[in-house]
Amino acid sequence: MLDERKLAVLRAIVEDYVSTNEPVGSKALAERHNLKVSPATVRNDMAALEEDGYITQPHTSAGRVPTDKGYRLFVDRLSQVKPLSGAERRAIETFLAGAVDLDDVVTRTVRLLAQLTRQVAVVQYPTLTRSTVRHVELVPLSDRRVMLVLITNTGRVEQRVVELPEVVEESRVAHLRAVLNACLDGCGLSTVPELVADLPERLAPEDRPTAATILSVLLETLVERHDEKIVFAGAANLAGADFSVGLRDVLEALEEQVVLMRLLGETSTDTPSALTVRIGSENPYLRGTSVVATGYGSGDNQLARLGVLGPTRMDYPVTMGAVRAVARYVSQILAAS
Amino acid sequence: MLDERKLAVLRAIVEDYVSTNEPVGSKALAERHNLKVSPATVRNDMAALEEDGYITQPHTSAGRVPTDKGYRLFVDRLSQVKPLSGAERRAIETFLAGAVDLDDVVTRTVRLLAQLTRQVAVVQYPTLTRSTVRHVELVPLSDRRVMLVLITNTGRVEQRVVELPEVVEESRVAHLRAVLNACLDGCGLSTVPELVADLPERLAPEDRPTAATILSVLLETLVERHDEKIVFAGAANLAGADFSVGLRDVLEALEEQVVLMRLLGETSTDTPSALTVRIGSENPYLRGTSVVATGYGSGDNQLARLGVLGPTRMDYPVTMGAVRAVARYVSQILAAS
DNA sequence: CTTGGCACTCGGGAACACAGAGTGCTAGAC
DNA sequence: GTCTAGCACTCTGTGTTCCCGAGTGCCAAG
Repeated sequence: MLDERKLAVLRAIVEDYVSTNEPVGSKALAERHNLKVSPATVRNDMAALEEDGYITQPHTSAGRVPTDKGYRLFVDRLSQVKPLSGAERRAIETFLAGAVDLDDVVTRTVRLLAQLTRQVAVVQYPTLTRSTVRHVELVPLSDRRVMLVLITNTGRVEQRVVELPEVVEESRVAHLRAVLNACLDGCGLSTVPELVADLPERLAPEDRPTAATILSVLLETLVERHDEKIVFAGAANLAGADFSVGLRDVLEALEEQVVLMRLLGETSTDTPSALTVRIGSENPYLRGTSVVATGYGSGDNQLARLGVLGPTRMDYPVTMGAVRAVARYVSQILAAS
Repeated sequence: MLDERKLAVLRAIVEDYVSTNEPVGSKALAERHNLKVSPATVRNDMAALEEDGYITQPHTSAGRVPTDKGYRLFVDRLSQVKPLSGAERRAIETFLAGAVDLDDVVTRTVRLLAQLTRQVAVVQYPTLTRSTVRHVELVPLSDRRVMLVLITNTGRVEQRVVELPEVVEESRVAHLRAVLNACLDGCGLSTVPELVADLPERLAPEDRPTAATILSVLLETLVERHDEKIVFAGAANLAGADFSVGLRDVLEALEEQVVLMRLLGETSTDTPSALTVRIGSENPYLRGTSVVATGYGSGDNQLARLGVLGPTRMDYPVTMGAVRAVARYVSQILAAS
């Protein structure tokens, strides 16, 4: 059904359309790509491709435009991920190397990715799941409030103010802190809930309500902040692009953490570093846009996801190359720190 | 030159134009606002106003549109800040009261302001200047790296990884931490530089290089992070609006901290809670947009700025009311915590 | 100073024609 | 059977023209 030449035609259509943003006709196609066949033959192939739903024409007597299905075939079988140039790689490396802490790594990454792809970049903060507790700090703010600070080995810091059920002296806070650190230091975050389960019982009765309050906030922090924080950059790149969905909807989605999270999608557990590409209507949350994403993180410490969002009409090979490269470099940086 | 009626005409033009987004003509004006004069008279006034540069006409034989100068006069002399409705106030209060930490306060504030004004909201993080040190923590990450965590009384947490010039044992880190806390606890952030100036000399010689490194990072943190962090929300509200400058430029400015900072402007030291309004070309950094901003923070603890950015054609009284109200509520919340 | 009247200007929409790109189809060539 | 050339057809987008109406500026009278 789809012989070699028809695939070549589809590839040519996608490439031309992506670069010119205009429906591509049979004549131009036969000329620009040396297909060694006449426009008429190309037209026949086009008719077949349209029959199968890979391309479509905006109106009778206009050129053809790839459908989502067409892009899908292109991405799966007709294109190769395009590696970055040496200059680009060096730029990435030096730019990311300058980061001073986790926040900075994430901020730099998302900006970098936006600039490289000229799309909107989205980066999820590394989750706490695989991290371990480096230190727990309790800082008295007033006699009924303490600040709980949780520092992990990945350099992440979580903070929460805890309202205490009763007035607590500083010495008792210090005691609790010591107990907490003795109990949790170096332990994986995922094991924290079980580790603290029986903690109140091991304390003096008068400390239990306070301890319980603090622990509940601690657990809340672990669960809620788990993998919620997501940042984006490069919204300015949306200005030129045209989506089938309104620009307003895209901007709204970007500011909605939950939607962003869904857009990035789940990391497949078996091949976490594989590139995920969702094209147009394949994406149930924001149609008319495409998302190229991947997991990142060091080795067995698969942490989070990053990617870019753009119009369906996107240069997939280049974008995929950039996303993959950035993910690798960030993973390296994180592994080193 | 500008008698009472001419001012009334200008006010009417601004109000009509803001609500309809269409150049307003003499006839419609004389009807809608009961000016008790004929269109011809209004025309004469309009001619005078145009002569003085308060209004202009897009083309011959079209209605008039306010100029930046016209909006300025309107804001300064012809309008009253419009207070929020009771329902809106209650909504603000409950929404802000749910915040769990400083990050959360800022995030909620910026979203709230964006929603209330239907513009882009911009909020600067409270600066550290007036804050005091609550606690300094040094957490060993490896034998040549420690994490420096600075906790302030406003609930802000700054963290930085410090690369040490030599291998340092944990006990020495603990010692340094104790010294640092003894020295800085409760002190104003602005006094930190002088307080630590002679600190290395008071330590054992072998501790001095390490201490110097850590202190330099600490000072860097204070200076660099001083008042740089700015967040925005409501970019989706830009979708409908039309700026004389391109949408792309606005989005780019929003992602550039430095530009945002300049847009918000300086807090005037004598009346920090005054509303600042910059209209169109008055704003050297991003022409074609208006900014309504104010300082916020509790009492003598004037901390930072917040505001909104929108098209020059903006409902100034309502926007000013919202900005002022939100600033007050946030100040309250911050004072209470 | 205000008002009614009047001639004038100009933008924007409707109607129209037209060139050009692109298509589908069919008949002939390889 | 597959490819090619030719041809008639169908659109969109663009340029032109025309006209309506909103709005103006000016003038003379109240």
